[in-house]
Order: sequence, then structure tokens, then C-alpha cells
Amino acid sequence: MSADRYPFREIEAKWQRIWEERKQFRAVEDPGRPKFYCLEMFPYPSGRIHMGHVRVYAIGDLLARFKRMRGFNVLHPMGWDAFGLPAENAAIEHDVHPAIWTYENIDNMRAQLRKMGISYDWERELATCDPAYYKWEQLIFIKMLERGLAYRRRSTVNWCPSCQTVLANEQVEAGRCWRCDSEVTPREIDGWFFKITAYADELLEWCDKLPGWPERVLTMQRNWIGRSEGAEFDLPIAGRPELTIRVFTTRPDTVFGMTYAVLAPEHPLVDRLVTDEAERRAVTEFRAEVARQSEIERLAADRPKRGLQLKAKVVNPFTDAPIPLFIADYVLMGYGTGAIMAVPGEDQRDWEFAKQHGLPIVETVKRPAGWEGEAYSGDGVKINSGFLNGLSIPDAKRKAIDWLVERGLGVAKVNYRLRDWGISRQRYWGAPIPVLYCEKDGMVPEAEKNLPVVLPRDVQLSGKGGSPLAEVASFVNATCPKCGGKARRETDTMDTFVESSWYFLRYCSPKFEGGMFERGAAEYWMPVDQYIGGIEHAVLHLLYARFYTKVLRDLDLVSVDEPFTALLSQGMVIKDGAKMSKSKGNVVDPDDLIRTLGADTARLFSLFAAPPEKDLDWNDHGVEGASRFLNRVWRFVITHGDELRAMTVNMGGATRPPQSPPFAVRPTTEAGVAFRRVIHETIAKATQDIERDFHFNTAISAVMELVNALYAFEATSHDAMAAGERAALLREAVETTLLLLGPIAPHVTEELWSQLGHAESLFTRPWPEADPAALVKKEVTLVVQVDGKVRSRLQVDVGTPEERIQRLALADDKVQPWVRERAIDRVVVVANRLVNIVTRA
RNA sequence: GCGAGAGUGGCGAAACUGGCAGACGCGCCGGACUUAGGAUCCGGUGGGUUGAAAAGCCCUUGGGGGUUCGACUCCCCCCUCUCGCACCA
Repeated sequence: MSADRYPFREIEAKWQRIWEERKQFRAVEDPGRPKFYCLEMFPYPSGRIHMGHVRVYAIGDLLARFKRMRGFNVLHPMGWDAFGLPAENAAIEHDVHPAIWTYENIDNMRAQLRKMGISYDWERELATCDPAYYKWEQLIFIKMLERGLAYRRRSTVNWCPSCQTVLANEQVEAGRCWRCDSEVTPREIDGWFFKITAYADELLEWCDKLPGWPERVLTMQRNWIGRSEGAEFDLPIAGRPELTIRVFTTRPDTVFGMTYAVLAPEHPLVDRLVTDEAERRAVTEFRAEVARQSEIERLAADRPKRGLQLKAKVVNPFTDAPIPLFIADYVLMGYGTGAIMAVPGEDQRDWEFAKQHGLPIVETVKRPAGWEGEAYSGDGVKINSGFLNGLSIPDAKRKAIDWLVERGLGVAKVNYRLRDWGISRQRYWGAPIPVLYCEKDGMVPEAEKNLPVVLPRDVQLSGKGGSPLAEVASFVNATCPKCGGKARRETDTMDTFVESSWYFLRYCSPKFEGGMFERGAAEYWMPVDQYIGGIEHAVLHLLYARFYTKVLRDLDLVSVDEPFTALLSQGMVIKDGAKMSKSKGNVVDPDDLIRTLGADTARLFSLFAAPPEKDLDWNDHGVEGASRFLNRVWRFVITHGDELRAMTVNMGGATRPPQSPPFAVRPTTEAGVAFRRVIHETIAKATQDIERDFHFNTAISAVMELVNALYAFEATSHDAMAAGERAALLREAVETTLLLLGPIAPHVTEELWSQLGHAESLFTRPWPEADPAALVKKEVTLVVQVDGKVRSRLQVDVGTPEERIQRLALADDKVQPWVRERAIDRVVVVANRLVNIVTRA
């Protein structure tokens, strides 16, 4: 550390204090001003912030401060996603109550965040573990229950043996727990679900109406919803008129190619179809084999398809032909009806299975000439398909469905991959599900007047399975709100993703006691104009929040259809090519960095090293460079303070400090005009980079170039122009630099701004505007190419006629040798850019 | 396998709508100031090549083709990497 470094520690503490005292970033609804709701995904209070936090909050704060300077009324809140498993694990390990652990972590992280100088409205801070917060979630749960959007059922769920709880489908990654990476096992359990599937179509449709979202995220959501259109119909079973097998297909046009059918091994019908003990044994063995092998084979590249033929046969209703019936591992109980019609001619999986088992393959679509592939899924005319022959695939689909409907055998059907959201968690540190089980009335929702159902404080946490709340007698034993008799409380808690599905609404009126949020405040602030967060939430949180918002809309609580207008998915912070982790020893601690180089430096580097959506490779030398740059700005203002301050009386005759650039500076010298053009080109570029492109890194580059030009101008302008002109330009350049840099490095710029004599905060000033007069160019340099290769340059006045440019280019000394011996084919002139002389070969 | 995105100096990166490839920063080299410099300032820095120098020339954006006066940018084929989904009927 050098003694020459500017006193960032004092400055940062000073301005953080002043901003707080002035309540400068408090957001107040003001219908007279356009609003901008800027939100970064709130953190889980793990105890310490990491570089990923620094990055996302630096991005958010840049935008929040920028938008304020652009005249927007900005809402920029911060809070804590405070329920969750780590608190319970900490409780078990260190014998500390989850609430104490959580709130201590919040205090630590709040202190760390404050040191970053982010412009939050801290009066809106919230923690989701606060009963005043989850009370409203419980109320909405009851309303969802009334509308059938929340329901209870027994189902096979994803069970994480390590977390000792159920996981939603979205929380299972490649068969493993998203949090602890343990292998997930299926388990039959009663649990609560949110009917997100009721919104599948709307969630999908709106994917096309979110132009501010990255295509990548929308694609992931579309795939997750997984809509497919087709038909569902019954296959009769030969000799068993009382039974049918319901199948789903997206290709009803191929029914004449159905040469066998397959049930998922665990399909309930299988047990009713087995005819004798031998077959039952074979089925049991097959099922065990599938269960045993599924995990290994899931990872195998080319999984062979296992199957067992049943003695029963089904009938193809289109041909009346009896066909074999199998159970096979490639048919999943969890999708469609758990049973398929197999069409090996047009489905690759069926084709492979058919080949292995020697089953007939019928082609029902005419192959293109020279087709040598296996199953064919392309376009073509129907063949071998009875009454569908000669039709196109879409026409045949329609006609096949009509045929099924007329005979009452089937219907057109849309299927989704999306499952309902299982929200029951067998954990303590979460929001209680507000229902009771009464001996007389059965399942009863808690009465609204009894909300919130508060999480009891005294609980034994062992981590050994089962809901910890079930052990708390005072919690479990309750009164039925309906009959007043004895009732038992639900002991599961809600998935923590429920809390994060609406926190952005609560920020609009975080202290409102009359409901989830105040309608007027939500109408003013919603939707979030810019949401910023990691790609890891592409389906989980972002899909749930969209769903929950639509539910609240349908409960007539809010008017918006979607919560987030625009989404910025920022990349990870990595170091030495790997994600920062303790085990790799490549962790950079934000606290250390802020202590040694300052928050402004940490923020500047986070924004400069890479565009926001890319991964950021942390580099200690690079951080030094960011620090050096801020020092350079500091040093200039301090060493030229007197000259710069003197300008306050000379600006356009005013006796107060000038407003944001452009100033009324009209340089008379060539050097002055050129420098002023640099200033205003920088404004134009930085503004566009930030506002339109989110290219914060290049915006910073532009300001660096301005500072370089500023030093150069200072060194050469003493004798080149009148002192007044020089000082005015220096002042305009310095103020421009501070304003452009303000949202990126707020403390140092605010300090220098005040040192220039400004009484008001830099962040109350408008963002500078490029002066069109300063951008006007009289001359341009044209590149002169011969056959596409640069041979010379030409200085010409703007607006020089093309014909004259051609003449000048051809006569140019450096061009002459290249064209003398050759015939000129043509000369291309691109205005203000280049001349290309094309010769004939 | 399918889907999405990406491949540019020693490194992070830049290049508007097809128009000077490598801005800005790091690192490195040289110089200044200095008892000292890991501070600061100034200059240089893609590769090859001709030249004493000034100044040129050739090559270069993963590879190969194409369109164009002109391609990092558009089109086709291939390779590599990252992310997501993973038998979805």
C-alpha cells in the first residue's frame, strides 16, 4: 500500500454517513415523476458477502444512481431471504437457535453492504422470517386453498436423505439435491402443492412477451414447461373388455404404424394384467432391476432400453390388429399417461427397442429419396395408413383425432412437463403452513384472525428426519377454528421459494399492516423495471415468482401480469479459471478488498473487468489498476483545485457553480475545440453504453480515455490558449468525469465534487448531456484502400464531394505506386469513413 | 443426443447497421524522478520480414468454403469449449 493513495477510508465512511443522514435514497411515491424499480435478487444471510454479491450490487447500484440522475424516481431496496436450511444445520452443529444465527448473519452482512455504499432505501429492509412478513403468505395460502390452487395429496416425491426433506422437481439437478448434491430418492408422502400447472399456458405465452429478458432464460423456462400437443386415447386389451390403456402421443398421424405398446414399469395397470405367478415374479424382478440400474444408466451415454413382454395383448384401434404389450424402462410414469403407443417407423426410441426385440417396423411417412436413417421424423406424405394415406402430417393428425373423438376413444390433449409445485418441507426454519386437522371437520384452514401462525421458538433440532414441529406439543395441539374442538396443526413448513416469490411486492410498502402490500404503492412501483441476478435462478425462483404474481393478480391484489420487465443475468466471479471456493483457496474476501483498496475500487473493477453477463475473471493486478485510475482522477482534481474552483465565478457570468455539462463554453482555439469534442464524445458514448447496451466496461474505458486526454490537455494547453478558455475546459472535463463516474465510484466522486465547491450532492445533478455543437466535426480522416488494403489516409473537410475525394485519393503519393500500372475498375467512397480503389485483376 | 451461447494479442477485453482488427486496462520492456521503488510520471508493446534509419511489405479474429469493392461481423460445412435439458412419447 502506498502513501500516495487517496484517503478512501475517511471519504467512504464520511459519505456513507452523510447520505444516510440526509436520507438521500429514500423512495417516496410521486405520481408526477416516472418511476424506476431497480432490484437485485436479495441474498440468503449466510453470514458474509462474497465477490458475487459485490458484483451484482455494483451493477444494481450503477443503474439505480444512473436512473436517478436521469430524472427517475428510483426504488432500490434490500432485504433478506432469511428462511432456509443452513440456519437449521448451524443450529444442530453449533447449538445456536436458527433465529439468532440468522439475525446475527443479517447484522454482519448489512454492515458489510453498507461499507459498499450502495444507494439502498434501508427503511424498506425486510426479512422473510419475520412473522409480519410471512403472515401474508399464510393468508394467500388460505385463499389459494379456497380456489383449489393449493391442495394436498399423496404423491411420489423427491426426497433428499441428507436434507431430510422433500424437494420440488425444480430443485433436483440430474437426480441430485440442488443444495447438498445428495442423491435424491423417491418417497411416497402426503404434501401440499401449488397448482402452477394451471398457469402453464400463460407462463409459456408470456415468454414471448418479455423482450427485456435474456433469450437463454426464456428458452430454459419454455423447455421446463415443456408443452406438447397431441392426442390421448384408449387402447383396448384383448380379452379384457373391462380394461383399457390410456396413451398420449404427439403423433396421432402415425397410429397405423403402432406395432406394439409400452407401459412404464410402475404403471398401476401392470398388476392387474399379470396372469400368473411366473409372470408376476418376472415383473417384480424387472422392476427391481430397473430401480437398481436407473441411476448408473442415467449417466451412460447410450442407454440400452430394457423391456419385458407381458402376456396380455392390446389392440390397435385403427387396424383392430392385436399387438404385443411391454413394460420398459424408457417409458416414464411421470410424463403423459405413463403408457405409449410405439411407432418404431417414426420414433427413434421405439425404433431401437423394436430392433432389439425383433418387432415389426411399419413406415407411415414417405421418406425422401436416398433416406438411409433409422426412424424418420421429418415431413412427408402419409403411407400405409388406411384412411390417412396421401395426407400431410398436420392434416393426418387432425383427421386421426377426429376419428378418435367420433368413436369416443380419445381426445385432443396438451401435455406439460411442468409438474405442480410441491411446497411442503419437513423442516423447522420456514413459514408454517396455516392449516389444522380437526377430529371432526378434517382439514381446516386457520382463521384469518388467528394469523400469523407463528413458528414456535422452543424446538429440538436433531436433523434426524421428520418435521421438527411435530415434536412441539404446544404447537401441534390446537383448537379447530371451525368447531372449537381439538385439532392438530400441520407441521410441515413452506418451501423458502414461496417467500422469494413476492418479496418485490412487499418492498413497495414493507411496513403496511393492512395486507400483503398497499395497493396504491404496488400500482405505482410495479413491475420491477430491472431485475438483476444469477443465471442459477433461471427456472426456480424466476418461474415461481412469475406464477405467484399471476395468482395475486387473479386474487385481484395487483394489476401486473408479470413481475419483472427486464432481467439481467450476471455471470459468476471466478479466479484462476475456477469458481471461488474455500477448497480451491482462490477466494477473495470483499472485506479485505474494501479495507485495502476501498469500496469504489472494488466496484469499479467489478464493472470494468467484463461485461455484466459474462463470467468475471478476478485479477489482483487488475484491481490495482482500477485503484490507480481513481487515484489519477483524485490527484488531478486536488492538484488543480484552485484553478478549477476559480471557474465558479467565470462560468457564463454566473456566480454559482455551473450545472451539469454542457456548459456554455465556446473554445476559440483548435486545441480547445478538439478537447471539448473529446469531452462530449465521451458523454455520448458512456450514456449509450450504460443506458442502451449495459456495456459498463466500455463506458468506463471511455471515461479513462477522457482522463488520459485531460492530463494531455493540461500539459499542453498553458501557452496554447487564454487562461479562461483553458480553465473552463478543464472544469467541464473534470465535472463530466465526476458525473459519469459517480454511479460507478460514488464516494470518491462525491468528495471531489464537494471539493470543487458544490454544496449539493453530485447525485442530485442531472446526467450530463452531449452538446451537439461540440460534436460537430469540420474535418475527417478517410482511410484510402487499394483492393481492400489500407495504403494511405486523407484529411478532408466534412461534405467534400465524392468526385473530389476520388481525385485526391487517386493522386495520393502513397496510393500512386499501387494504381499506376493497373486499370481502375471502380472507386467506392463511404462518406466520412473510407475510399476503396478497386483495380481489375 | 437435443437446445442455447461462445471461440479475437502473454491476460481481461474492444470493434456502431459489413468499412483502419486489438480501444481501455493488466502484464512486460525502456526511460524520468529518486537513497530506494512494488509509488508516480513519460514512451513502447499482435506475429513475421526489408531497411542504418525514416519508412515499408506480408500474415493474423478456432478450421475450411462462399457472398461482397470490402467479412471478427452475413451464409454453408467442420472442430473445440461453456451452460441448460437429459429416454417428455
